[in-house]
Amino acid sequence: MPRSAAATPTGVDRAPSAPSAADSPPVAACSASTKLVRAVLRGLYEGVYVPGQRLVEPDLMAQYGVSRSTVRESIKRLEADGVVEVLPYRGAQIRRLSSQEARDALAVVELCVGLAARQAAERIADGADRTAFEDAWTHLQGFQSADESFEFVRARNRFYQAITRLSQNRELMRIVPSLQVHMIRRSYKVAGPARFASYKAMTDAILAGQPAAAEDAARAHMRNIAAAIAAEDG
Amino acid sequence: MPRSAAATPTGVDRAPSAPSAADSPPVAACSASTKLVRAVLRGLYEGVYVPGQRLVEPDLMAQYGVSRSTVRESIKRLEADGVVEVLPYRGAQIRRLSSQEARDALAVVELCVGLAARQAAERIADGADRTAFEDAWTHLQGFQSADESFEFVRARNRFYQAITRLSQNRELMRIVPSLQVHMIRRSYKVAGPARFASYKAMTDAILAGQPAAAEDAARAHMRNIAAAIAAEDG
DNA sequence: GCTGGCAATATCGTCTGACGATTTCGGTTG
DNA sequence: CAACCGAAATCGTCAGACGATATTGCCAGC
Repeated sequence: MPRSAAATPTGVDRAPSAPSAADSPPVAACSASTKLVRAVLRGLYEGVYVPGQRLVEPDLMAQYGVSRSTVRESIKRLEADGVVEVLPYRGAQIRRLSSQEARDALAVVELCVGLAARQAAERIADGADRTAFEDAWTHLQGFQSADESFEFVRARNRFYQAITRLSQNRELMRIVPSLQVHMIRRSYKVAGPARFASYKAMTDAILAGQPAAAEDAARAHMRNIAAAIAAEDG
Repeated sequence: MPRSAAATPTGVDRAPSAPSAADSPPVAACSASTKLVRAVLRGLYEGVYVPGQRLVEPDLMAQYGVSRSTVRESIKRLEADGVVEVLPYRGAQIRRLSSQEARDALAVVELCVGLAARQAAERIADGADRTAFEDAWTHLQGFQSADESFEFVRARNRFYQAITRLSQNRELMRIVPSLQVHMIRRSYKVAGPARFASYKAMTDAILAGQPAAAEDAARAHMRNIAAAIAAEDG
């Protein structure tokens, strides 16, 4: 038995198989390494990859039918986004977040999303185009009653991305995506209706062009999530 | 004339030669791609690479004597740190920051360093080991009268890194280095003595274990830098 | 003379195969 | 049973190759 079995405290190791190696419609028309990154991310959402699991280059080559160059490039990107951590000569593994690390990450997210919401509201007040953000919000609302799913998480990411874009702060555009990753497998248990009230308060303040209210709403939302995590397994 | 001459608005293109391809004493004992990343960073400090300049893979291979795998891996890391931006089929170039982008970046840095300073002060109050941070501060003070140099910038980075480590917030440890990069070629003109007073206020508050004061001092410092940049070329 | 199209070139994205370095695992020995 | 040692697994890097894409320079036509 090669590189398997209980390499980690939780006994997590390789996945039995790849999750949808060939993605269906919307995930085409981009480079192979990008597709691999998205496939791994999707696998994360779907539970095929769990924290602590190792990503072994030969396995990924076989599962996704790409060369080692592509695999290594994808792993580098996943590392940059904080999805995996790479140890020299020991490969990559899905990053494991302790509840303390999750709270730390949320503290940073709170600041960054708060800033994004504030600046987005400022741009709205300046007369910036609001349609993209409104679309993202409408789309997110479609999942109000649905289960936590890959599609919901994507809608949520797009919602935050729309806020960040609206803020026109390129540094936030660079950083926020790497922060969202931590919210994939956390905050499952946050009450659905209450959460959407939170989103709505944020959205209303931004669209009303009220920077202070938007920042407050965004930060309150993140604090709620942090509190939920702390209550769940802190 | 291949890929040269005025590929960018400022007419910036390839460098004539590499800056110290073989680094002297302290920068050894690590992977080739890490060395290349540091070499490029050093070149940035030294002005060998300037914003907008293209990083062409064959050139880097020749200048640093490494293979394309290593070059590409290094470029990916530089991209993740926001040092270069990569366009599909058009290679990487040193990121060019408009004064607006610099202000945006500083706004994010202000929040993150503020959080780091606050949490660092909390850890000090909890009795955490302060020697590493004190060492970094002592080392930074050695450059109080010196010119802005590569060594000073390194000392400053270590100072911020020490604060971040002290905060024990792993998300900040991950993000702050990628934010520091933007401060390489900015804020040259910030008055030396005033700047050190700023550093001292931050340090004193952290070592005194006063979270609120530490955060305020850190954020005030960053706002001063942002104001200096705005005055310089805003 | 200038503009549009086309071929040549430069560069990138990816693939294949290889070798040494380092870690990890399993069996042997005292 | 612990320490040691060799084999396997895996990673870091190198070399060379091919098609894909962007850029450039040239030529024809207006």
